[in-house]
Amino acid sequence: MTTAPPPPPLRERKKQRTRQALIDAALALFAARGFGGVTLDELCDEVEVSKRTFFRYFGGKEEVAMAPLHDLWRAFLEELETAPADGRPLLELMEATLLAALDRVADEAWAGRAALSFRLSQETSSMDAHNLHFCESTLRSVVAVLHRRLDLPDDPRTRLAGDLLVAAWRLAVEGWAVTAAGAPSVTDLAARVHDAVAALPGSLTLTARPRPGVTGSGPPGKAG
Amino acid sequence: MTTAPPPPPLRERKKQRTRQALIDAALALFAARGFGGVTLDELCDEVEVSKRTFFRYFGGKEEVAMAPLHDLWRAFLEELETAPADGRPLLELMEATLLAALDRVADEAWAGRAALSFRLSQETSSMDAHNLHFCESTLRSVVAVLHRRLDLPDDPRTRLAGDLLVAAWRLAVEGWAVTAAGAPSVTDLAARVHDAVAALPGSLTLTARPRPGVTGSGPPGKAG
DNA sequence: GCGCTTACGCCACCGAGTGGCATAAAGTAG
DNA sequence: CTACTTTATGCCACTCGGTGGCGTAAGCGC
Repeated sequence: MTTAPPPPPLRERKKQRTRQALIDAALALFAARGFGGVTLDELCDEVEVSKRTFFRYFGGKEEVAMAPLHDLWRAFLEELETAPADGRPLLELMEATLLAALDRVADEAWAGRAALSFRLSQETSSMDAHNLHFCESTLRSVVAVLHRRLDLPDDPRTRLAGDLLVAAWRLAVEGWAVTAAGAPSVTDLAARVHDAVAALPGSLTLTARPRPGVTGSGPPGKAG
Repeated sequence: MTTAPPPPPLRERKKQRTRQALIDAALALFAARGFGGVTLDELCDEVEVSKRTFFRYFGGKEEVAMAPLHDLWRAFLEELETAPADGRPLLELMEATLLAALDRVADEAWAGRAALSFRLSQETSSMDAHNLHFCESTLRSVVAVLHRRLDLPDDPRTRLAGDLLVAAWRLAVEGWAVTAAGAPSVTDLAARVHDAVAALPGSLTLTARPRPGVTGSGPPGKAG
């Protein structure tokens, strides 16, 4: 019987509550006064937790602010373990898996937090750097899983495909986080991810003629 | 007579010497004891410069270590201003421009420093994060220049193409920095960049069958 | 030589992040 | 309910990256 509601070691609940409290408080404070305008001491004071404890939950100031995005990628990695691997192109597989992960972890509250996280990361270089690094390092695990589950050649195209997904993801979220300032919708985000991935082939072959009359450098005088 | 060697404001020379001394000392120290094993005070002491002065040259500890790579991208941006923009695909244009920038800034000494920088960044998350962020932020300028000089649509494919280039670049340097530990050759790097860009289309369509016998979840029990 | 600008050094300070140790709370056995 | 173990937390002191302010010396034009 799975009816026995798994008694999550009462202890563990407090930890998760503390963790979530830190995330929520951090996002609220950062949104109000900016990432750099809030000290860890303030944040810890708000949640009534010692700074020492904060660092037992998060690796740094940036990490707590990026937690929602991190959770999604963790889910992505999990989904990847069980994703059906028929003969689809890798990129398609990864897109579908990402969408599945999104569907699993993303409720309405998540959407709000995630959009806020991303907006914050756009105005805070250390957060953006942290985020990029996290994606890239997660990508390593992704490639590892892929190689374990699939019969892939050793060439670097697998890794490249992962970078493509990350690029599309970032593009999608960037648009989403802006427009979704008021009411971020997970459905909208999913659609944007799909569109961004679909735009990838076109970006490879995109060709443009030089602007009429503009041959070299110099002020372009506001493209008409 | 252009033989009059342009007297660079004697003042400026000292600045550039100090800057380069900081870079060289930093790379040497980091290579010897690791990024985290060297304090700024030590570095400044080595170059006989005050810590205050260090921060007038570099934005942080990571920046001095990534200087060689940064210089290349700065050159890339400059080259992009005058790059011939015939009807080639964007990606091809960017690749050629990157190669041109490489040819301009990269001498033998640069190759050694750059390879060291990149190797360092691979074992130091804060450096890698910084590097990624720098690429991404440079990419913004690249897209801006492209839109100014070329008649490009407003859709996000331009940006995507830039991300593709960055992905290929990172892949190329990654391989190069490892093998070129002893004798990093610029020619080799250029070839790797070309190969990586050439591999992009294939990564889009890369397809793989599931591993024979591995169908879904469950501990793979050490695939053997 | 004499001012003017510019870069530098010094010092004091803030805030992020870490290690060590004592302690209180959760869980376990009697 | 008590006693004992485990583990998360709090507190404290400390290191180090990074910044602001101000005095001063080194270019540099006159």
